[in-house]
Amino acid sequence: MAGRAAEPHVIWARPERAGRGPRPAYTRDEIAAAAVRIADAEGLDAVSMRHVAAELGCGTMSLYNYVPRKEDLHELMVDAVSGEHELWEPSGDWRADMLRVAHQTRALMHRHPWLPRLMSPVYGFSPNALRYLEHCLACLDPFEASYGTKLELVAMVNGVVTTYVSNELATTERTRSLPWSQEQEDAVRIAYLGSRIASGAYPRMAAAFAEDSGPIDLEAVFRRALTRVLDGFERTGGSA
Amino acid sequence: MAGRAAEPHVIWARPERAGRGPRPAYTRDEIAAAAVRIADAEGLDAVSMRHVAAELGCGTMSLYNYVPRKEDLHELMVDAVSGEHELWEPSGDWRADMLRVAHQTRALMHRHPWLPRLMSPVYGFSPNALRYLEHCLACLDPFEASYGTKLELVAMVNGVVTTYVSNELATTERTRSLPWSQEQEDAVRIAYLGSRIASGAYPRMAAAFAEDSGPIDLEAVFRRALTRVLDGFERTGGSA
DNA sequence: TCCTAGTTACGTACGCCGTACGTAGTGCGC
DNA sequence: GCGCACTACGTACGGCGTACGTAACTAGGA
Repeated sequence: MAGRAAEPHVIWARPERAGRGPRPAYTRDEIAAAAVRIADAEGLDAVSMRHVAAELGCGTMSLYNYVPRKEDLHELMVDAVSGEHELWEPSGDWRADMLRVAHQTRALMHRHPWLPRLMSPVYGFSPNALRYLEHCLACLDPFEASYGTKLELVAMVNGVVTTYVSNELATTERTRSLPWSQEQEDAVRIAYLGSRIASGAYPRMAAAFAEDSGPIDLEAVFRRALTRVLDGFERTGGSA
Repeated sequence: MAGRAAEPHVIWARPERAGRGPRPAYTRDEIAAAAVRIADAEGLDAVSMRHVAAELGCGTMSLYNYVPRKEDLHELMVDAVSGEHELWEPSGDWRADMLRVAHQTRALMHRHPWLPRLMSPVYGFSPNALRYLEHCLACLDPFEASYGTKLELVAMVNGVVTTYVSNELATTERTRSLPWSQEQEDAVRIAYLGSRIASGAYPRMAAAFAEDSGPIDLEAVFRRALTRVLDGFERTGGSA
């Protein structure tokens, strides 16, 4: 029996091929791709060991030869889609590069709506995450600051992207596990909110809703948030 | 059978007492408190319908008279701890007030480490969330900007707090579901990271780790992040 | 005042889940 | 060519959310 579990491990430190027995039928990439396919199509909750095994065409328990725990499967998934990041030659304008990074990550998360839920610093050192991080640091070469500050900047940008995309996707993704439609859900919640606001107990909320500047442009909100964050770093500059 | 499920609803729009039958044995507050107690002590994953019912001292299915779906239980939990926010008379200095709000929320999340995982804009309109939001807007009265911008500011501050506390708690909370200790987990991951960096493939990461400015002060990192975000808003000011 | 309809309480059961364990077959390193 | 570490995978256990059915109860309308 291999490192079936029960003792600490990182999936990346496990060799894919163990030399001794019959050659494994699947690669880690194939397994990750199968899981990603399911998550994209049916949501993260549909990614069960049984389901992924079926997608691969093998018995459920065979999966455990490749992935000691379900969490490791999640780690494979995050790394797999992290590989979709396009890395370019830094332009010399770190602000522009960081904006480009952020927009790319946002697009990635829209392509894989389950990704925000799996975002964790714990997964931040997978192979593709390291490539991505190194690329961000390269983009920040022109930014005069310590590496500590640069890492804080990268963390902040990633955090803002994750937060905003989570919010953008919240109702849609939530509806997946509900027996009614998103429109119904939204309608009910907005009706309740309206009734609370009409109670007069929240005058500023009422004023905010009275402003009513038409439909919200989520991408514009996102862009403004990013701009402000980068402004905050530019002001502090290399200090701290 | 009551609105047992199957059609859209908001838990807050359901009357607690339905007039007709025997008087309910528990209040919503009692149920939320029981769930919160379990989550605090054993983690969010331990909050199952069976477990909460047992904590209350009733049969599992009786819970469904109060809470049509498990998700509604989560909503009750978030609202319950949101009630722990201390609201004060705005000081007139919106930056100071927002910092205070942020530090208080951070403390709240440290007290209830499962909270970041349940943070969702969908839950943002529960009774206590509305009180909190109204208070934030009151603190922002001296901030010259549209309510749209103010709401963006509140969202940003909340987002940053959630992100940073999530990161602070990540390894600790993760260990809860693992059969080994956090120290072992950390050691294994750091060893792997070290080996990757030693490979020379990530020169800037290597340089970043070489800086090694001693143990990280998480609270200081948090404070810096907040300061930068507020700076970003102060610069833009009322524009946009 | 009594009837009844809608409520509460809750046991049982179904179909999922992660995964421990045991067994059989396979092919590399010695 | 032998043995052993590996792969493959069926079975089974304990837990989950929750649909459904039944019995007890009580407030409203007659």
